[in-house]
Amino acid sequence: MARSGPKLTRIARTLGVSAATVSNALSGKGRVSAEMVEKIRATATELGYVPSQAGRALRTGRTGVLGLVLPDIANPLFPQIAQAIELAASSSGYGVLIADSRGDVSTQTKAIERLIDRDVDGLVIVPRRGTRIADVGCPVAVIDTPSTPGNTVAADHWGGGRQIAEHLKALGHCRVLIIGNNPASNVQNDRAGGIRSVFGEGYHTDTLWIEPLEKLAGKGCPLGLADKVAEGYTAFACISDLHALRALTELQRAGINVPERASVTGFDDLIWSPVITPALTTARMDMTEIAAIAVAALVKAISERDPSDPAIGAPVTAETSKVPMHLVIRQSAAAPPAFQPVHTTATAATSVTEGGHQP
Amino acid sequence: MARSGPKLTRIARTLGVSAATVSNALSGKGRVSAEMVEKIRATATELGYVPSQAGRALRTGRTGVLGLVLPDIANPLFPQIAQAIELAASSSGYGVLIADSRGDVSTQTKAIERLIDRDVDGLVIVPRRGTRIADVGCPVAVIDTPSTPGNTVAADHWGGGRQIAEHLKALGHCRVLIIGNNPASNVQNDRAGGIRSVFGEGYHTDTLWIEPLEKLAGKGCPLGLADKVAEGYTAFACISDLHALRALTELQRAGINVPERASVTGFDDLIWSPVITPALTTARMDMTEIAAIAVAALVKAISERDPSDPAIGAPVTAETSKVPMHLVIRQSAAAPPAFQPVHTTATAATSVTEGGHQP
DNA sequence: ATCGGCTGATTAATCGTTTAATCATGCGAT
DNA sequence: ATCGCATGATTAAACGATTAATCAGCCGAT
Repeated sequence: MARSGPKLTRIARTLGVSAATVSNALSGKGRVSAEMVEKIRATATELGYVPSQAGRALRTGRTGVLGLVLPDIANPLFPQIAQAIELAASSSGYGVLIADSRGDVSTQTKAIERLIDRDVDGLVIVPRRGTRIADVGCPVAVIDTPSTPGNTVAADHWGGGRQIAEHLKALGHCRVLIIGNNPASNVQNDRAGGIRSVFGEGYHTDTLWIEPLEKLAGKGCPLGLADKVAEGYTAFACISDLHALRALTELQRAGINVPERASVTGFDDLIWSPVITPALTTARMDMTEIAAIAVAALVKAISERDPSDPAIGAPVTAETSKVPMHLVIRQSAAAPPAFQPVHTTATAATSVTEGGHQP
Repeated sequence: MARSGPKLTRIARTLGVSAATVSNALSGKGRVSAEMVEKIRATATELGYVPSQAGRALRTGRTGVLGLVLPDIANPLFPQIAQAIELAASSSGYGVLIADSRGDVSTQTKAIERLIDRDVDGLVIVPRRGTRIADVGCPVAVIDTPSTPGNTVAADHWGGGRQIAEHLKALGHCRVLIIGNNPASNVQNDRAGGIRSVFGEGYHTDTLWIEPLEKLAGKGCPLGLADKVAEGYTAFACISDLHALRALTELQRAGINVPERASVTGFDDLIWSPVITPALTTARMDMTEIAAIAVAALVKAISERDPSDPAIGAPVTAETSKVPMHLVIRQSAAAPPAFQPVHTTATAATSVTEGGHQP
């Protein structure tokens, strides 16, 4: 845009020095006397000097912009992620360019290309369900899950699953149903795996994947949770707060009180989780931390990189690649009903009290 | 970034012409013979030429980047907005730089400055609760609500309110409680106003603002909706699906079936609305349309602008500034109970019916 | 034959910053 | 006195695209 502000030469002229000296003083690179540096700094701030990114970019080959690729932008986590990344990036002096790829893989590739064409210095990618990131021409930070090869940094989803499960176990639950969306997602698998790993001998878990179910029964179909309660399940450990919400409302609608008759837990601490009734017990990622690590790794890779090299785009690595999740205990999970159904078949179905439910 | 691709001069050298000719041919500006244009186009695509934004920006003063400012980034609408703006912008050849301002007004100002410093060509701002946008140095498109002075384009929130209200009225509701967050928001006020305008003589509406209530009773406090039902309210028209969700779960938890005993409606058709039970009846904005108009207006203003002028930043205007909302009818709103409770105290709590409900 | 006008291309300057190379100067050591 | 050296600053060349100004032909008209 029309840089209304003063340029380097303006400052130089004001002080009667050369532009190079000003540049050196401001960047602290060349040899400039301390007093000169002081004077230049002063007039620079006084005049409100802001360096032209365009000029700098042209010369250095660095734009100071990172690209953020969220393949599944409808994801309710998006605000959290975008906010965290933007904060981390701007703290490091970077801007964030977003690209959307409406779930589609080919659109994702095109979106990435658009960012590359805009000369981003690096890319933060939250891949869609185990998508392998093609070799792009710049450093890439991948935020997926620690078990994914090529992952840069992510929440400890497995550990989060364990925390949720430990909580449910301590409350006395023995039969828990895990509810996820799609087993092809690494994140979802890790969360589910973490949960399962806690319930060993004498416990029972099963997993309900929504997407395959909806393929048959249609979008937004009932999950049949009242039947599951009748079968003796006392807890529903959902892989995302979105599923938890779906489960919770379905149970409530069927007249099954949460958490008295059935417990529900989620993941991610999404926006609505604290304000619904009962408020959701969930496991939260430390997005701020994750974003900070991802951006730091990216910035390091960028600064170490020779701007004119053959440009390989392997994912960057960070010192810490696994950030613990935090258990947020609210009201949606409690001890199971005192009269605990046997671990066998469904005779408990009779005890379904009032409340309409249609399969 | 290291532009690995070929530069203008590379193409020029390949064809034995000057760089200027190549530039002219590609932009269609100077005088170049038709056949030359053809040849240049061909080799350009063949070599995979992508112009350097930095070089172009430096010369033209245009970066081809728009800034998107979402003052309340935690807003669950964010994905919709960001997606729509990004789509519209990239269709016009623009990139989208995001800036967050965690609700804080001073942070918002700083965020805008950061974008300006990065030489964005224009700004799309979804202002926080009636914030007045200070004069920035570039064209600005404001997406708020049609009644706000300086608004560029927005959904017809008032009209959306009317649609919701007409729907409830047609179903037979006479006493409806409007639930909003904060009356300082122009959007919320318009939605509420639209609803009220439909219920005239013989009807009753009241409004519950959550934020003031939470100031007293704490975050996530109960809204006391069971009492409202006892008072004879049969419908809860929420200003956002987030509030609708809160209302719905609170009612369900109190054993009040939705929609048999009380109807609940929302706004925005947020991610969870179709999948909860009962699915939410709501009014949706046409974000794609709104974004398209906003970006088009911005692009027009940018192209008409002299990049070196004194740069005033008054909001741009569009031909259409009001985009109709769409009513999405699902299951959360139905006819009120036949036996309408008297407008007095709470004895109705006993008459919990039972049984399924099929629309 | 010369000039004017048109076409299609080239030259060269410019945007603002960085940075390698160069230069002037003063000072201590031989 | 001179050489070497460190210091503090300047020069000038890039980066890649755009664009005003210029130029070489060529054709038709005076």
